[in-house]
Amino acid sequence: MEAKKIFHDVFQNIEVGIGEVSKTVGVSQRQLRYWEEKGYIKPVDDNQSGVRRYTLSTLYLIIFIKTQLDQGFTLSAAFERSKDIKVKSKIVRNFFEHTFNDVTITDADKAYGEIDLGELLVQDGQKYHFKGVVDEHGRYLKIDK
DNA sequence: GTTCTAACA
DNA sequence: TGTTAGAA
Repeated sequence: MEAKKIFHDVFQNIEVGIGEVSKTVGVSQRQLRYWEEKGYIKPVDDNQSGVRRYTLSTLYLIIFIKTQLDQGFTLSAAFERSKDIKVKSKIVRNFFEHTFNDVTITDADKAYGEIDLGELLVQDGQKYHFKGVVDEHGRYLKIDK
């Protein structure tokens, strides 16, 4: 089986109970049930037990909402932001999966490097390489011949 | 001991 | 949202 699919299956099958989520994330069980009632989060539906279990992706959503709440946003605003982030993440992931060919490490300890974003063909027939650079100056774009 | 629903401070 | 009661 393809590694990507295995990861997806494993990721999707990891579940956590409401007690553990509550203790770990710092959100009360009451809140979790309320958020569910509001339609913001959804426990895995297959069990007949009536006991709530959350997938990892739901856990991440819960953590995101909690973080937004701590920063002063309302619950509904936090949820709207989560939808926004979800779409943006998907776009960014898609872009990078299909564009960067290689990452060159320039400093492993500081996590500095150059991301080759692909070739750029200009009118004069010259080929350039578009690079995303992360170093002591921050992050910026660079064009190499 | 944990989780659930419902109700009330 | 917190808390509590009574049941699973």
